[in-house]
Amino acid sequence: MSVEQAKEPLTRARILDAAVRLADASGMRAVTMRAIGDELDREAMSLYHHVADKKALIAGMVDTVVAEVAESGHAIHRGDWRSTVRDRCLEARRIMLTHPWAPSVIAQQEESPASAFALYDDLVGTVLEAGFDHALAHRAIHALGSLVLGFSNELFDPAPGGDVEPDEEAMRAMAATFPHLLEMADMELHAAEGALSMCDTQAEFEFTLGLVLDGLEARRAALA
Amino acid sequence: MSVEQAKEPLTRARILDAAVRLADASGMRAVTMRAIGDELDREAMSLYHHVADKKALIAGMVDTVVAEVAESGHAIHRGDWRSTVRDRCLEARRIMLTHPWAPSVIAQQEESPASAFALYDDLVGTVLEAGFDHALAHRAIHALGSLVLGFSNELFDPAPGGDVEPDEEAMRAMAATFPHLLEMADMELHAAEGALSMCDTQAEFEFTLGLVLDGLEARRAALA
DNA sequence: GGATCTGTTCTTACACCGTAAGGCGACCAT
DNA sequence: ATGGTCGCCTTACGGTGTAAGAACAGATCC
Repeated sequence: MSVEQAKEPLTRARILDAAVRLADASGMRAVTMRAIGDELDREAMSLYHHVADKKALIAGMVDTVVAEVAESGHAIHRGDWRSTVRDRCLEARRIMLTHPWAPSVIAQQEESPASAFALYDDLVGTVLEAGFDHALAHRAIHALGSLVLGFSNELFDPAPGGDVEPDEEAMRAMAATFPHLLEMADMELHAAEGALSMCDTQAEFEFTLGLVLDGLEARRAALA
Repeated sequence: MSVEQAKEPLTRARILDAAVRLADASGMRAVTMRAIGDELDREAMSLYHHVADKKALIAGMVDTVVAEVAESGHAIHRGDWRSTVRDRCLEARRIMLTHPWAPSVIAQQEESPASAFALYDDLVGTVLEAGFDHALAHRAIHALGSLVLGFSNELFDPAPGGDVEPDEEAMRAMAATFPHLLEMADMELHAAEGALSMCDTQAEFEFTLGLVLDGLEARRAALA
C-alpha cells in the first residue's frame, strides 16, 4: 500500500486546464464541477478551494483562451502595421476555432478578462506607431475584436454537409420563396466544386478582415 | 365557482413570447421550464406538448428574434443599396440591444433559424440589384452578419462606470505595464467629457459598419 | 343519454447540477 | 504534545430538465 504515489496537488491552473480540455472535447455542457473533479481524480467540492465558484471558473477559462491569443502574438514577425495586425487576427481566429465554445462564452462575460489588457496594449502600440491617432486606434480595436468574436458564429450556412439528397419538393418551395438566396447558393455550390458546404468560412473571414484593414488604412492616410 | 373564466390555451407562440420576455427582463438564467409555466399559469410539464424540449425552446426564442429583425426591414425606405443595407444593420443591432441575451445564444445554435432565410434573401436581392455578383453578395452577407452578432460582445471596456475613484497604486502599475492602453484611455476619457465609459459603442458600431460598407462598395465598383 | 376517443394538462419521480456546512488528516511552529 | 492552518472529502439541500403515466376536457359516434 505504501507504493501509492502522492497525487499531483490541485492547482487553479490544473483545474482551468482540465475545464478547457473538457469544453474543447465535449462542449460547455460537459463542464461540470463533478466532471472536472473526475478528470483530476478528486471530488467536486475540492475545486472550491482554488476557484470561488462556477462563474469564476468560467471567467478563468476565458482568461486562459485570451492569454493564449495574447501569447501567440509574440511569435509573429513584425512588419508594417497591416500585416502585423492581420497575422494577429488570423492567429486569434485560429485559436478560437480550437475552442469552439469560447466566443459565445466570452460574449456572456461582464468583465474584461485580465489578459485582454496585454493583448490590446500591444495592438494599440502597433497602430499608434504606424501613425494612427488615439481615436482611430480605439475604433480599430473594437472593429477587429468584434470581427474575431463574431465570425465564429455562423448564422448562415444553409447547406451544412448533411443533406446529400435535398428534398425535391421542399427545394422547389424554397426556390419560390427565396429566389435570390437559392440562386446564390446554386452559383456558389457550383463554384465550390463538391465542397461540403457552400461557405468557406476561412476565405470569408480573410475577405472581411481585408475590408476592415483597407478601411483603417484609408482613415490613417487621411490623418496625415 | 362558475365565474372562473377558461384560461387562455397554451400555444407555442405564447410560450416563446413568455420565454423571451423572461430573458429580456432577467437574463437567460431565469428562463426555466418552471418559470415559463408560472408566467403562463401552468405547470412546467405542460409546455412539453408544444415544445419538444429546452433546446427546441431556445431555438424558438432565437427564431423569434431573427424574425423580428427580418420584419423590421419591411418598414425601411429603399434608397441606394448602401443606405438600405446600412439601415437594416442599424435596425438589427437595435433589436439585438433589446434582447441582450440573443447574440451569445445565437452563437451556440448549430442550425440556421428558419426566419434567417427571408432576411438573407432580401439582403442578397438588394445587393444583387445594385450590381454585386453572387460571390460578393455572399461575402457581404457574412461580413455584415458577423458584425451585427459580434459587436454586442464587448471584450474591451476597461472603465465601465463603477470605479469612480480608481485605485492610485493599481493605476500606476497598469500605466507601467500597459503604457499605450492607458494613454489611449486617458485621451478618450478626456474627449468623452465625463461620459460613463470611454466607449461609445453605438459610434464604434457605425464606424465599423462604415468601414465594411466602404470596402464592399469599392469591390462592387471594381466589378463593373 | 352513454361510450369511446383524442388531445391537452397535471402529478409524481428521478438523475444531475451548483454549492453551503462541517469533518478529517497531514503538516508545521511553538 | 498542542494548537493552527491547509487541502481534500462527506453529507445534504434546493433547483433543473424531463420520463411516465394519470386525469380531465371536448368532440364523435352509437
